[in-house]
Amino acid sequence: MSSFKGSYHYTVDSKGRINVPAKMRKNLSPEANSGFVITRGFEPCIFVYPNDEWAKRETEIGKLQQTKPEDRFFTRMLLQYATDAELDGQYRIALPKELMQYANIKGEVFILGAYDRIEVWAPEEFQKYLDAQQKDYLTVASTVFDAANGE
Amino acid sequence: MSSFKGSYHYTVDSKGRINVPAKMRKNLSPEANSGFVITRGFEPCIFVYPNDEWAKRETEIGKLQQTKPEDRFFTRMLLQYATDAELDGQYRIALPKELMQYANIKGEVFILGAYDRIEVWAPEEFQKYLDAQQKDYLTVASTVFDAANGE
DNA sequence: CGTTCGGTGGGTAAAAGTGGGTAAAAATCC
DNA sequence: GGATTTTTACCCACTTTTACCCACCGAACG
Repeated sequence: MSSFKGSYHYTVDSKGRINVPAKMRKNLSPEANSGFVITRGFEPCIFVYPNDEWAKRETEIGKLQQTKPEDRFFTRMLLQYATDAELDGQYRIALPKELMQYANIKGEVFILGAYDRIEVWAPEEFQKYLDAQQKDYLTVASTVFDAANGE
Repeated sequence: MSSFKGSYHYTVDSKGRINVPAKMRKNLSPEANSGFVITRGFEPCIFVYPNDEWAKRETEIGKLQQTKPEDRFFTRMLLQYATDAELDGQYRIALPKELMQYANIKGEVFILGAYDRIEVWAPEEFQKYLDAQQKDYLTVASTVFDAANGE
């Protein structure tokens, strides 16, 4: 099971490629087999799922009730923009142009490990996202860490 | 289960490495396997969790529902600053540059055993922290010990 | 008084991140 | 359908960072 963590400031080259951080590569399950599914994030960012994690998302989608409007919306958001991608010889993946546009990504990216997926943000967009939040690191961390100690 | 205690005044070398105190190494669980997760502290300091302790936090993160905006925010906050680290042949770990900056660590560190984690402070920052506390040690201690005695 | 252990320093080979040329493949256009 | 352009994939090259190794010194210990 992959569990991605950490954040990195990397560059996007002229061909729209980004390096997958070495530490994240080490967390890939062997069954993911260096294959990914890239799709649109819920926020203005790009989600990158290794194949094995994506398989779980598809299972979840299968359980949704397609008669419900919100379930149909969720399904479309995830599937409409989904594309397969593979690492090249230098451990990079190419980001689809439409998604780069959607996420407002130009020359630099903020790569974020988010448990079951890797997120790719334009640095400014991530900052905007943070600014829009009411809670800060201390609040969030306290809640979850207390739970880890059985409280 | 690891239980770290004690405090040490050590140096950070030019490559950003610190020695993990020998007494703390002896307290490591075998299942931690000399692996750590380094992350941001609540105060301006660095938290170092052995793998087995970090796993508890990660279990809590796994319970979050990634379809909920707030849970996604929690996930991002908690994982953004976390990175894996391993002891080198001399029982040292490398501190990430960003966290050193956050904790204001230059050439020397104050290493503190804090039960389930190891804390790394800039000596001046720890002093500042102490000075800023309204309650003195005796007040805190009596509160905690009284609670432990069920009063 | 030699030997081990714990802390510190640093050289060097390997890995990681970045850039770009070129040929195959795909899409587009007479 | 065939030619042209665009896109994609694969390869090679360079620079920086990291990891691994060896080495030193002082303190503790037998």
